[in-house]
Amino acid sequence: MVSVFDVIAEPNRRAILSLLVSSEQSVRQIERQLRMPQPAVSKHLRVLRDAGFVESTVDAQRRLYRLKPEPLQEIDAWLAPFRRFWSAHVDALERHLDRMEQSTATKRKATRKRRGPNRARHKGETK
Amino acid sequence: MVSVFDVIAEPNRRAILSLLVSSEQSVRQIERQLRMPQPAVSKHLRVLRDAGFVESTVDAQRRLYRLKPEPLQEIDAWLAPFRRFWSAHVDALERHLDRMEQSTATKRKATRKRRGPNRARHKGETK
DNA sequence: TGTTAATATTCCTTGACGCGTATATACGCT
DNA sequence: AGCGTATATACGCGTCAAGGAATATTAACA
Repeated sequence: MVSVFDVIAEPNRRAILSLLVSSEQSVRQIERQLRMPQPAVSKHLRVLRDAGFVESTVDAQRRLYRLKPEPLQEIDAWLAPFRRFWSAHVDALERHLDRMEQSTATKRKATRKRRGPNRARHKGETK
Repeated sequence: MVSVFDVIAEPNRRAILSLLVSSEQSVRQIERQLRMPQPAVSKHLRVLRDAGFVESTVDAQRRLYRLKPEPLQEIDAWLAPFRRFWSAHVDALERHLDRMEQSTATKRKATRKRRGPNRARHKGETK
């Protein structure tokens, strides 16, 4: 398992993380809430712990697992540039929609071709 | 390919997305900047488009690919509860660190056991 | 029309990962 | 000591996706 993104690609692991966001849980508790075989839970927790998403505390025979923020923050950080991108494009989208509702005659998506905005500044553009 | 998380699990796809955040790009441009064989680029773009991460515009023989915000926003939305979690724990961490620097004698992490906070309210805790 | 450039698609192989089953380890309790 | 419970690990299997190489498609242009 190489990156934090691989770790959260697995649906069951995301489910486990979502469970832990409320409070720490034992393996058994996770097992029951997610209706998942115990070895599966343990294995996913192993992956999560190796990647730093969770840490465990020994409580008798139980292990209590709790969230650690760092890897999720890493993902959050990766998203940052894109967040800037889409907030910068909300108004552009609005302008686009404005233009659309006055030229509704064009078929667009049907033929999946030529879709106007912000292309005019390119160099060649043959044809 | 099932979820947006699977899509961004692939490093090359993340690289492509990061490229597109600045401006739209042709396949060739992506191919050169990422030093990646052309079929690979096309295949990853196919996955990205099917998942709604990008859309393409035909420009002569070229196809210009650009970002679409929705899937990334979906990921951002999934992160929201965790963001609340870790911001709620920043101050708890600070208190924790305060406690640490006045009891630096204990070895803690070395034996990977019994690690204090918010456990006192549990029932058994035998030993 | 033939050629070249840009992009997409297909086929094959390989490796990784998740799952299920079985087993191991550790602890508490009687 | 023996048993039950909680958790972890090992092993074999099936699947699926990424990579590489070859080929197909489309458009421009001479």
